[in-house]
Amino acid sequence: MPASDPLPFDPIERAADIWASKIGDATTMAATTSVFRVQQILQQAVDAALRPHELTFARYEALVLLTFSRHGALPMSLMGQRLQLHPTSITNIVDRLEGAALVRRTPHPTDKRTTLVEITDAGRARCEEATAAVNAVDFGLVGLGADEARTLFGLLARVRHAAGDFG
Amino acid sequence: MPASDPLPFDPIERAADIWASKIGDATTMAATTSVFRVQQILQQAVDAALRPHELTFARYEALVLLTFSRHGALPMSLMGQRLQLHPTSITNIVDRLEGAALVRRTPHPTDKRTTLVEITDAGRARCEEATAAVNAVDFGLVGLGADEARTLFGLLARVRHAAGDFG
DNA sequence: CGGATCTCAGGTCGACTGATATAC
DNA sequence: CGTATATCAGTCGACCTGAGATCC
Repeated sequence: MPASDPLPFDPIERAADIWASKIGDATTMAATTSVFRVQQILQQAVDAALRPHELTFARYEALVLLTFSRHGALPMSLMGQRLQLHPTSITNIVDRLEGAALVRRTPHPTDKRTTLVEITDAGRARCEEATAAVNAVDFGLVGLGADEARTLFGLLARVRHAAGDFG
Repeated sequence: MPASDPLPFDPIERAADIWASKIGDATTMAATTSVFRVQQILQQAVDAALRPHELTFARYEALVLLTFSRHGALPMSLMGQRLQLHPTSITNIVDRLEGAALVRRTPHPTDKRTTLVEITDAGRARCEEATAAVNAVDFGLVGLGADEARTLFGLLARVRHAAGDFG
């Protein structure tokens, strides 16, 4: 296992202490670095849970979005907006999902520019399995109670809003 | 700019609402998804601020770590522990920094297995420029006051601790 | 010897740029 | 016409696996 032994101290807190003594206020730096590290922790946990189901988190999110839609089908551009992904990333993700027969491309009935992505029965089944898997590990979010998780969501929502994600 | 217009609603909150009505408690899912999205926002902001200085955030972090060390030099393995990076990632990062003459590899005086990474004068200068740049954009962490940023750090520290990052 | 340290080859993944065909 | 949609080609950064050389 390349997962090295845990440090006896918090490396981010230590960096923040030195930063505060040499540069100035370290609050923002510590928070940002923590987001990066926690993202990595969560990503690894979620990807590990999804690997047996041959899904990455990005592809899983796309599947979930489709199951949430009224007719199990959405235009690619709309998926890009909701998942906040680059158009070429959507193309790539749909390519992989279609290759696994979890999704199929169908023409849009009226607008011939757009292609609809429709989830298949196999896609719905895979999505259910995958949801059970990520729920079983609590999306990797360990150490927080429900209230704390809600607080975390609220704080991050403020950042997303201020950054212009939604209005 | 491929940065699409902001949605009129919070896409994560909407997904959480549907999740709650179809699957169950959505607290963890919403928090985890938010971490992913905010990480992306911060990464883009920080990388944009560092691009004129020809640094990525990972390489910048490595530089900062070296300036914080007593003699401006650290073993690669220790850098890996502190920055929580894979050995091959350290090799890659040091390769790039060394290619830009911001860092140099030197042999360890007693242990011939380990190689020390020493920051150069150019590296120190570049690090100062870069620090000014990321500070100028507050590391991309918009929308939060100092108290809120501290709360965020505290919550994320609990996750990192529970995940075994430090003890 | 076992274990640590570093490197290389090769692969995956997502993000991006730039260009293109097609359709509104 | 200009705009929108999706795709393709190619680059990049970060991460990982597996293998190997070197040294403690």
